[in-house]
Amino acid sequence: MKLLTEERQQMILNLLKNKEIVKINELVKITKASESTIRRDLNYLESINELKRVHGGARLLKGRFNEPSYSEKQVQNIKEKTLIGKYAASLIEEGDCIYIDAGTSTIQMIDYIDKKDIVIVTNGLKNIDKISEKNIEGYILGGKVKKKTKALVGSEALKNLEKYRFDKCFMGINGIHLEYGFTTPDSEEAILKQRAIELSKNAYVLADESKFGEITFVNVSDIKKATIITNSEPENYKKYKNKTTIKVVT
Amino acid sequence: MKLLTEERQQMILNLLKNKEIVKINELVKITKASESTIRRDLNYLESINELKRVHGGARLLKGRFNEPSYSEKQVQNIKEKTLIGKYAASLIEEGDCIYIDAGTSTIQMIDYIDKKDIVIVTNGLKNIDKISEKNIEGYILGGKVKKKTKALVGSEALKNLEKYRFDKCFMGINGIHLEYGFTTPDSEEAILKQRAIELSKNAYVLADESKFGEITFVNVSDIKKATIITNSEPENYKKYKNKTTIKVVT
DNA sequence: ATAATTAATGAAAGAAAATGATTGATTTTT
DNA sequence: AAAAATCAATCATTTTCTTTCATTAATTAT
Repeated sequence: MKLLTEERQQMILNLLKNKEIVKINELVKITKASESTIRRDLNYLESINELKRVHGGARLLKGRFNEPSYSEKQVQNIKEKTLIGKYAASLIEEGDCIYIDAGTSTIQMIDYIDKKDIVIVTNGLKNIDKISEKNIEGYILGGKVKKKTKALVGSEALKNLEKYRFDKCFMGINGIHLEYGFTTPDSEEAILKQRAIELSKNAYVLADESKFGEITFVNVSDIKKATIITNSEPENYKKYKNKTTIKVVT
Repeated sequence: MKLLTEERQQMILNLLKNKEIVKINELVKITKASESTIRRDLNYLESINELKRVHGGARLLKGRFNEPSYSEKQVQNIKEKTLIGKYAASLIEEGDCIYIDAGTSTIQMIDYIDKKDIVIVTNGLKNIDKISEKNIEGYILGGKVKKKTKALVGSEALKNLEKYRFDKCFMGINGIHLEYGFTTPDSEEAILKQRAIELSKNAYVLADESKFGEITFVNVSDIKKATIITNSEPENYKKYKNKTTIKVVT
């Protein structure tokens, strides 16, 4: 499908709104237009005061309402989560089929996804908003909606999950423990997480440092089943390293 | 079936309302008119300020590069929609299992639901927010998320829908016509609407007066399959009354 | 009803716009 | 200073646009 000029420019602006700054290369990949065309678009959009041209790409105009939304602001450890999210997003490759778990850690990564030809499945209603804003093909599991977290849980969602197979999944978790593995407080969520990990070729758990050593109610899986992405070396780093793959981003 | 000039132009506008931007090629395919004719239509529609011509197609007027957000769109005909929504909500009885279609008409009714012991299934992501805010047990269909309307469409959603049976369903619609029945511009949405109506003991279509006499792209069902709830007597009121149940709330 | 008139349509040709590739200049990084 | 990346400018190609004209459909007058 070929995009209309206007569509492409709209897309660039949407992307910019999410990312603050975009590189020309990214835009070329995402829009599948040539470099020349993207340059022309950026120059035009700058001329009508919709963005600021910078070497290698473009930036959002300052003073535009680009403050993070309420819900994002309320997230704790936002810096760490952003860092983790950026790295997680970089793991995604063109053509991938991805599962992104509901949660405050995982939602951060969506902003930093720069691939276009991917499919994302999620159980988080909050996630799907961001996903579709980015013009990525998004699927949501069906079933009962858990009021507090705006996530899908339970058998209905589980059944829906079964239809998919993933290249990668990115999970949030409440506790990580050498012996007790990944744990979460809600058993209905736990089953879903467990199954998503099983259905993925590669599983990643996004967890800031505060999650290490914690044990919550229900076991999701052993820590060796997923790569842990975190922001600083936890206590017993070496022991974790022996048992599983753990990536520290700084 | 050959279309009248005016019908074709109305169709273009309806399509545009849902898609934000349309390509000439698409319009040629859909309307089966020639490129020349479509061009003429677009030029005319632009001249009467109904759309903005862009290279390769046309775009909704609205703010140039500021997307009309969902909440803004919601404001159209709000008084009528509120009135209709209030009445629709009053039809719900304790213990009911309800389907509420995605859309700006149907979402209004959620505010006015005063029963608690009910279950609501919907394909609208926006709907589910309101539903869970009200502490009502909410289910959402799974599947592909349509970017523009934040609604679930397609075969996946259809399969999910099949699991349920409803006491009542409340549907939005784009066109109501004595002969062409209920119509909507998106064929993937149409199938879903169609099936939801079939799965319900009682079906209601929520439509303000502007929908009468309109024909959009895809047929959903005959008008006798659902009770129409509207805010004022349409032209040919008696003819409608002969063919179906129609409730006018004032 | 039939003929004359007007409006709507589709096809085609040349003009205009958008695009992608290339080249050499400029900027940034090493 | 050299290498790499980004840039503006240019040109050939593709796509879309405007204009024109012949044909068909609808309307009006006879």
